[in-house]
Amino acid sequence: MFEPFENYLDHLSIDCVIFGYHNRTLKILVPQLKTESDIWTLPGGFIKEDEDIDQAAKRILAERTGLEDIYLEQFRVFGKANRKNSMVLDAFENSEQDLYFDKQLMDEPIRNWLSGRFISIGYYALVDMDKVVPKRMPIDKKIAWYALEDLPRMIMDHNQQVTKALDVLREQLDSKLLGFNLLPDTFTMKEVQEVYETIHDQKFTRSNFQSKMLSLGVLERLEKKYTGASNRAPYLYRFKK
Amino acid sequence: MFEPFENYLDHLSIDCVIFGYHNRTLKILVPQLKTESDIWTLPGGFIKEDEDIDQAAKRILAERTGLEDIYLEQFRVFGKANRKNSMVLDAFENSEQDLYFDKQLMDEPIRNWLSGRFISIGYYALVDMDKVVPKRMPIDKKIAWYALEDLPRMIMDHNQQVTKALDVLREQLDSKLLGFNLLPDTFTMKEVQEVYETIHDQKFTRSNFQSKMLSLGVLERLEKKYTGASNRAPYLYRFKK
DNA sequence: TTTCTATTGTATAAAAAATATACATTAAAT
DNA sequence: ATTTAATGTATATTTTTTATACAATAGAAA
Repeated sequence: MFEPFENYLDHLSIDCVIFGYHNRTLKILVPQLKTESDIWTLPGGFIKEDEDIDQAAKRILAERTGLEDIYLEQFRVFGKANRKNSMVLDAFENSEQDLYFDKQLMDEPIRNWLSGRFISIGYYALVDMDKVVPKRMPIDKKIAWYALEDLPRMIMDHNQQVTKALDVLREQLDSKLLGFNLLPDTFTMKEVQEVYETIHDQKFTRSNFQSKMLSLGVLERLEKKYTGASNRAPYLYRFKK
Repeated sequence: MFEPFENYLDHLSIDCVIFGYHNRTLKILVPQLKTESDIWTLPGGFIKEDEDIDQAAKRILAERTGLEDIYLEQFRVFGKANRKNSMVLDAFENSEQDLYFDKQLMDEPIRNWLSGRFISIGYYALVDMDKVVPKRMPIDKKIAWYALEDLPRMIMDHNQQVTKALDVLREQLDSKLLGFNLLPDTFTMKEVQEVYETIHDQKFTRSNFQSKMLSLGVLERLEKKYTGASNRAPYLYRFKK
C-alpha cells in the first residue's frame, strides 16, 4: 500500500484541512486513529523526492481520505523546532492500526524517522460533502466530518492549522470559489448565497448579495429553473468560461 | 564559518526577498556570486534540525547579508519537483568563491547534497536601506540593491519569488508596517505617505491619505516638528503602544 | 512689522460603494 | 381568478472613498 519510507523527503510533511460544505453546514474532515485512546489528526503525509508539493498534497489526500481530483490551496508552513509526532507514535505502539505506514513494516528505522521533527506545509480545500464520494477506501478505519465547534482536540498544532485555514478560506472565497468546484455546473443565486453565509458564518441581504455577486463579473445567467414550487422561478447561473 | 552540512534538513531551503526602502525608492537586496559568469541569487540557506523555521530565516539572512534583527514574514513555499541548484553548482566548480559552504570543504557528499531537489520556503522583509547597517560582513563578495526594473536574472525561480513577495507585501502593508520597523520612532504623515506611494508605485491624495491612515487607529499624534522650513510645521506621529 | 511662499491641517463636496427597504413579478396551488 | 412564497429589480439610505477648496502657519523676504 505504501511506498518504502526511503522515498520520502525527511522532516517534511503535508497536512490538509478539508472543509466540507453541504446544505448550509461547514465541516472539517478528520480521520480518527484508533489506539488505546482515540487520536485525531488532519489527513497528512509525506512528499516523495520526485514529486511537486502540490501533487504530493493531492496524493496524500487521496490516500488518507479517498478524495480525488480536489483543488487544494497552500496556505501556511508550520515549522517550530519542537514540532514532533512523538506522542502519536507512542500511542501507536499499543495499537493494531496503521498510521502513515503499514504497522507490520514499522521497523526501528521507520519509527526513528517518524519521531523526528517535521515541518508541515498546510493545504486546504473546500468540497461538497455529499458530492465527493471517495473512489477508494481511506486507509483510516474511521473518518468523519466535524463541525468547527465540535472539532476534537487533534495532535500537535492541527487545531491551529484549521483556524488559520479558515481565515485564509474566507479571504480567498471570492477569487477561489470557481476553483473549489463546490457548486454544480449550473446553480441559483440562492445556492451561492448559502455557501457564502455558511463559510462566513453571517447573513447577507439577498438583494445586495445578488448585485455584489454579479458585479464580480464571473457569472453568466442562463435559463430559468422550474422546480415545481409555487413561486417565481429563479434563474440559473454558471461560471463564465 | 558554517556548520557541517549534516546539521541541516535535507531538501529544504529558505530564500529571503529583502525589500529596501529609502527616500522614495524601493529595491531588492541581491547578492552576486562571482563565478566564470556572474550569478545572482536571493539570500538563502538551510534549516538546522533543531531550529524554528522563522529563526532559521533570520539566521540565514544575517549570514548572507549581515542584516540582523529583521522582521521576516513567510509568504509562500516553492516546491516543484525539478527545483534544483544544479546549474549554480556547475558554475561553482570553476570558481574560487564560497556559496552555501566553504569551498575548501566542498567534498563529494556535500556536492551531492546540494545538487538534490530543494523545497524553498519564501520569506520577505521590508527594511530601511540606509538605517540597516550590516553588523558583520556578508559572506558574499558582492551584494547590492537593485530596483525592481533592474533586477538581474536570478537562479531558479528567484525572480518569480520577488514578484510574489511584492504582491503579498502590498496586501499586508497596512497591517505589517509597524512590524517592519521601517520608520523612525516618530515620523510625519508625509513620510508614511512616501512609503506607501513607493511600495504601491502610485500616488495618493494627501488629504485623503491622512484621514485613511488615521482611521486605521494605530497612530498617535505628538508635538509638532519644526524643521526650519518656512511653512507650517507638520505633526509628528508614532505607532500606539 | 507686514507680506509672501510653501506646506500642512482640516473641512466640505462629489462620487462610488455598500447596505437597507420597498415593490413588482411569477410559478403553481387553491 | 386568487393566493402564497420566493424571486428580480428598483430605489432610498448610509457609509466609504475620492476630489476639491481653503484656512493655518513657519520662516524668509520686503
